[in-house]
Amino acid sequence: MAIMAKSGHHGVSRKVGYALAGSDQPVKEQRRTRQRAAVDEILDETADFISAQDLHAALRARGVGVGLATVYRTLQGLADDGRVDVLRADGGEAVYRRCLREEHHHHLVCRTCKATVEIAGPAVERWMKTVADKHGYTDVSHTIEIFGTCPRCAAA
Amino acid sequence: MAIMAKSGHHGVSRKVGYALAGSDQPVKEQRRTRQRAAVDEILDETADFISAQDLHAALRARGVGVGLATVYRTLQGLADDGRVDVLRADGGEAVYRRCLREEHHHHLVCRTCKATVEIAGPAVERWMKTVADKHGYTDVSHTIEIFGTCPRCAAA
DNA sequence: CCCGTTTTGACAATGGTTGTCAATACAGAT
DNA sequence: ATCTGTATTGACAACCATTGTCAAAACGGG
Repeated sequence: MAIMAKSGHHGVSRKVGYALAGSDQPVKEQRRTRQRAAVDEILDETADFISAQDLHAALRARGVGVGLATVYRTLQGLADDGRVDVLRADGGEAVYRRCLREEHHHHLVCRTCKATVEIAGPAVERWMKTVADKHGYTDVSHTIEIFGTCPRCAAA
Repeated sequence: MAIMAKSGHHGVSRKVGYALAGSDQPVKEQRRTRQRAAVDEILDETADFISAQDLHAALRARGVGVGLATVYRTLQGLADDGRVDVLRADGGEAVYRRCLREEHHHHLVCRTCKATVEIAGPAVERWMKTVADKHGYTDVSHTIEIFGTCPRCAAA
């Protein structure tokens, strides 16, 4: 999967962030504009997560003129509508990817070398739901982060 | 100074990103200084994740003078040494927390009013451990945050 | 085609984080 | 305890992603 940092605008290498788009509110974007269509197009053609800046650059490289602020606004709107997943790359910049309603997973990350293992935990998902229900909470979403030292680093 | 649920999570769910400390070199901090000790102290007394800015403010409030840049550098050093866990809060700011081996409670937070319910989940703790073991990861720690709409807000 | 409303874009403003560099505080040796 | 080479500090500027502003332009229903 690898989202890991592209451009390290910040010196030391930092880590990956993970987050899902969520919620379910109806629509928000109301008008179909050339700019929004353009952003959508790039998103369609891009499998990986892409930052607003990079998306903007991609548009520009393609000869399509769209203001940077507009790209930000569009992406944000899509995120609020749950149409794109958002996560934070190393430097803390937000990166977006068209939402693949696939089942989500969590990560077990090595504190030292950043080696990551994807984890699916249906049991946990269920437990969460149970807990939420017990307290009357609805519309639940969650985040799980597991830190550890991978076997290789533990050996060293 | 609770970080996680703080700002953000307005209406539509945004998310929290996570990130881990990295690097691989042995130790890095070489000298023990008044400033580093102070940062360490705050970290010891703070159970939740705290941002560099907030930590700096805490020091100042305590009458301990430490430069903001120093706080950043110290925290970064600790992160590189794997002595603190780092993750990204909503706004993209980095938040740090002394790495704990065991964690005992999690939070079920209302997206709207921030009402929080503390949750103990021995079953999940066990599951985490199992997963970590299966992949050979040791010295594991984790964070779980559950977001939802509390019954009162759901009614409104 | 008209018109009220939404969107856009260029640019200023924010805010977290890192870079700079002279002054200062460590720690080991003397 | 004093000396001294070097790691560290701090004040402040520099960066950079992101958001706010607001007049001008684009939508789209009537």
